[in-house]
Amino acid sequence: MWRVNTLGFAILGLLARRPLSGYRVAQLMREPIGFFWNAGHAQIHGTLRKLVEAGWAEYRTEPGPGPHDKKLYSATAAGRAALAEWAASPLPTPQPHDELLLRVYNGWLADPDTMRDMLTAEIERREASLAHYLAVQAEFEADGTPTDPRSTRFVDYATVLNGIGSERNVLDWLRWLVTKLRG
Amino acid sequence: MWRVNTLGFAILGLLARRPLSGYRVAQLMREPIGFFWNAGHAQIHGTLRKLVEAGWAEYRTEPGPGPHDKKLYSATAAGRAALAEWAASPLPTPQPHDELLLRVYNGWLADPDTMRDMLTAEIERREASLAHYLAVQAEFEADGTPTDPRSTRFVDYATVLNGIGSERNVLDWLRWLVTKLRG
DNA sequence: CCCAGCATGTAACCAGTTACATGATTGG
DNA sequence: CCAATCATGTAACTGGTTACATGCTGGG
Repeated sequence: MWRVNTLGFAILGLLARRPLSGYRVAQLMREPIGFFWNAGHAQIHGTLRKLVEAGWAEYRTEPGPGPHDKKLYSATAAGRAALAEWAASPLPTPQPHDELLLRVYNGWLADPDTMRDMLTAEIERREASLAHYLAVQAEFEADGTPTDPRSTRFVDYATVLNGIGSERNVLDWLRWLVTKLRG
Repeated sequence: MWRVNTLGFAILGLLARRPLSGYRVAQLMREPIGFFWNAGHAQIHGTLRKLVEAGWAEYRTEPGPGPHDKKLYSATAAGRAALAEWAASPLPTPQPHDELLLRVYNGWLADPDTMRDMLTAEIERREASLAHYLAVQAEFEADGTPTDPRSTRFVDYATVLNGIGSERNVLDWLRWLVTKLRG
């Protein structure tokens, strides 16, 4: 039988909240959880099929639109139990792939002006992303700061706070770097 | 001809500093640059072969030990030029894969005590990593804080500062999360 | 004598990306 | 009428991991 991988759990985590079509899963993989996990629709459809085979998800068919039937997936009780266990199990040692740091590591060879332009563009990208997270945080807090760690509201809020912290942190570092590049 | 991928540039970045065997490249992919890029030896040997085919690296053969000759790789002038250009070129939008955040996102389903244990273990791992970065930083600053952005010392120092900042940032967040889980 | 470190390579597999293929509905 | 959105799927490929395979040297 198939060994469920991290993407399987990422998808199952969405299905555990509400039933979704594969198309909607792909959308959510861009917008809310895409900030920390990410996949294309081709990979998602295959993984959904495997989740059903494993008995962790099920679907009911609805007609159209288009040449294929729409499939509304949801997590089974077994799927939820497996997800709950996985969420709290020990983390494997991460295998980082940070292209920004790799660029900086090799930046001693590059033209400082071009390098500074690249970093400035990155600062702008991340400022926009920070502004977005701050808006989401404000929305949460307007409805009362979440406190119950067993609610989806709380974990959503926690991931937003993480985003705010890490964007602020890289922004500080990038701004420091840019000043060093200006001689 | 082969389109050089990010791993190719990661390896080339090591070869641009000093000639290395494939084995040594694999070692460095664990210890210093493994903190932001990472690959196994099987992938490295194949990529080295492709870099040579592309004219961006070359090697001279030295005997043994073992059944194969040792190959000492170094970056060619063309390789260095390509690397310098790549380092300052615009970054593609990153596709994050952060398993810690995925665990937290699904943590509302899990037992808070088990969840807290997992996060505590993560705090310990990252405290050790932070202590290591701080020791490296102290060593750098003992020899005089690097300032020239066109030196390898400066870029090495910059990546260490990034490590310190991001570890401190997640540690703050993890400690906040753990207190919320203690209700 | 055994183990750790040095050293390179292949094969099979799993994960992820890109391109191709199809087609209804809704709003401008 | 056209474009965007909803909707699912396959095929070919590239990237990355795990397991297998070999064998020397030096230290305990």
